[in-house]
Amino acid sequence: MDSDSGRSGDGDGGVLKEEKRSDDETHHQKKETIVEEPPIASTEKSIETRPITSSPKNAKVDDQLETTKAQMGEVREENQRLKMRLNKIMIEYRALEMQFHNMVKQETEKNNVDHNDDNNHEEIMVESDLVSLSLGRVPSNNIQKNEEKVNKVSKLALNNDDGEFKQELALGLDCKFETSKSGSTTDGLPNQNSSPVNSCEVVPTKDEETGVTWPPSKTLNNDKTARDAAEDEVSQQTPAKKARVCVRARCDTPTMNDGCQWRKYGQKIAKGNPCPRAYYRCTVAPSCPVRKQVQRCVDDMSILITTYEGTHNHTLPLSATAMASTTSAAASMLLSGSSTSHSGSIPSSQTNNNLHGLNFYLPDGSKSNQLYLSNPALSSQHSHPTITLDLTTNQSSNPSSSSPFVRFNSNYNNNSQLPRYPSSTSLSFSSPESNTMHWNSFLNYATTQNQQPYNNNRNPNINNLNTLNFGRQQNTMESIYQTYMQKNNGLPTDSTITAATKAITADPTFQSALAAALSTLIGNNTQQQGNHQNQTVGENLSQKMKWAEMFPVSSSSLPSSSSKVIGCASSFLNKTVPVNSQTGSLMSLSPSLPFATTKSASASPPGNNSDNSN
DNA sequence: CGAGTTTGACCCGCGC
DNA sequence: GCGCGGGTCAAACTCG
Repeated sequence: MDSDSGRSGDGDGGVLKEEKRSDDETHHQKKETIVEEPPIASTEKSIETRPITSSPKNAKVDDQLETTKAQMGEVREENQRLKMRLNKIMIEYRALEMQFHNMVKQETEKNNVDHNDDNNHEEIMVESDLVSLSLGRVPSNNIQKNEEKVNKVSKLALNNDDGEFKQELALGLDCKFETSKSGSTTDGLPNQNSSPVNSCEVVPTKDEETGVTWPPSKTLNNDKTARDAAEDEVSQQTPAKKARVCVRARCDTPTMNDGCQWRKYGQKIAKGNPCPRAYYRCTVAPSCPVRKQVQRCVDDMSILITTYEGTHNHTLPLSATAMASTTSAAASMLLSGSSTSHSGSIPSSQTNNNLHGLNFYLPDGSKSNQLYLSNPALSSQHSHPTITLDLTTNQSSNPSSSSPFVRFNSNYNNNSQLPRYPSSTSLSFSSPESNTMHWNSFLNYATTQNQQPYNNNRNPNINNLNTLNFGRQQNTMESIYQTYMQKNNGLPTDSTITAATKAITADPTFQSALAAALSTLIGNNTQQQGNHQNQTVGENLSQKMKWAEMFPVSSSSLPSSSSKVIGCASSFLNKTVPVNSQTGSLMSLSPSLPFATTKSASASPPGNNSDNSN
């Protein structure tokens, strides 16, 4: 598996380190750029000192000089910004550290006082929570070890000035939590040990997700019916608590055409929604465990909510691979991302930075507490970790200027204090402050990168393009930082959420999916460009290097040739890539295909492709 | 006639 | 323990 290959080597810690490294590299590169530029500048200056002639050649040189100067200035500014950011991160990190220590202290005291004897289980849970704030991977059956881990983590954090490390810690939180839970419920999972560095060695998560290490004896019920046995069989491929990928899209047709064949096996009127919920089962393969639920949004009947559950255990039609890989990757990311969720106290400025320019926000800031996400396995059996891809925003109102942005909602119902259907913890590829660059815009940019330079835009953020901004402008970071500082004063802010989103999006699977989506476009574009490819090799290489920076894990999967891309492409891009349907990993590249109904009406009624164009 | 849909019944987990 | 609600089953029905 892609994600495993990326994770198993280093674990999340490794990933984060890699991320950090890439960050540092980015920083370093900028410095290098600065270092490298003076000679150029000096050369230009030497040219400048020459008598200016009116020849076109000199005019060209002058233009170059001006351009170079401007670029130098931009790079210097960027360097200054990075320095400022680093300082802020340091400050934020220290504040967080203090908060964390206080929390640990308070909770420990509280537990010692309130839960001496009779609430051992609860104590363990609380400890798990606490430990989850430090690092995952330590079985909860040893609280002392957990506390040691906390201390260890704290020390590690103390020894690391980079706020990224804080993020690393955070990324390991729920993984640990999950492991603890798993250990408590299943007497330990065989794979739960991992290298100490791998804060997000999500093997337990992965095992849960794939069900590989869940022998039937470990399932809850002993009285197995044939149906249960089937469920067990299913559980061999899907997690005990299957992750769900919810796709919200405006769709006039009863179902969304995702290219797969579905058979409706039930319909139910769900409470609170007059629209019936339809249950579909994948019929491509008889034993395919994938199911989906289709329901209209109660608030907006034009929005079709399609929830996918499970992973296909068969090869998919080309038209279905995009959605399948997207959902698979999203689900995989979600479960592994559950291990990356954290207390959400990550400096927001990092978000801007470490999300590789991705901009995320949570519409429901009031629910930021949900970012204390823990293992979905802790949740009730009916609660499923859900990731929502929201394709509805700004789609219908202004199609010309808007494009669907992808919102990731991560639902964890494990918190008993939360409502049964808590508002989602949402991640969105869009900035509320600036819609300057939407998802499609970015993708368009990505696809056009090989065609033409973005020289029409002198915006540093774009000129420096390799820093790809998803609808975020530079100054936004400042405001978020301020909000974060407010949080440090006790007020939860969006920075909490963005921090968690960072953790999730830092997950290699997510990155893989994202990179796949992007590289799919690039790949397709490259294919389409054909002859232009050779002309833009340098650009491609440069871009790929940047991709590698931006998606450290997935970038390793990025092929050297644009003709192959990762298969986790989003279906919403109308690009399909054959994938191993179970892993969502790339197998080969196929021409882009729109979602095509294979035959069954259940697959989707004709005209559903409008979903994608919405 | 086979595949898919409809729909009431049933199962199961959760909260009170 | 009971009711509620989500999810699934399966017989009846529809359609090509």
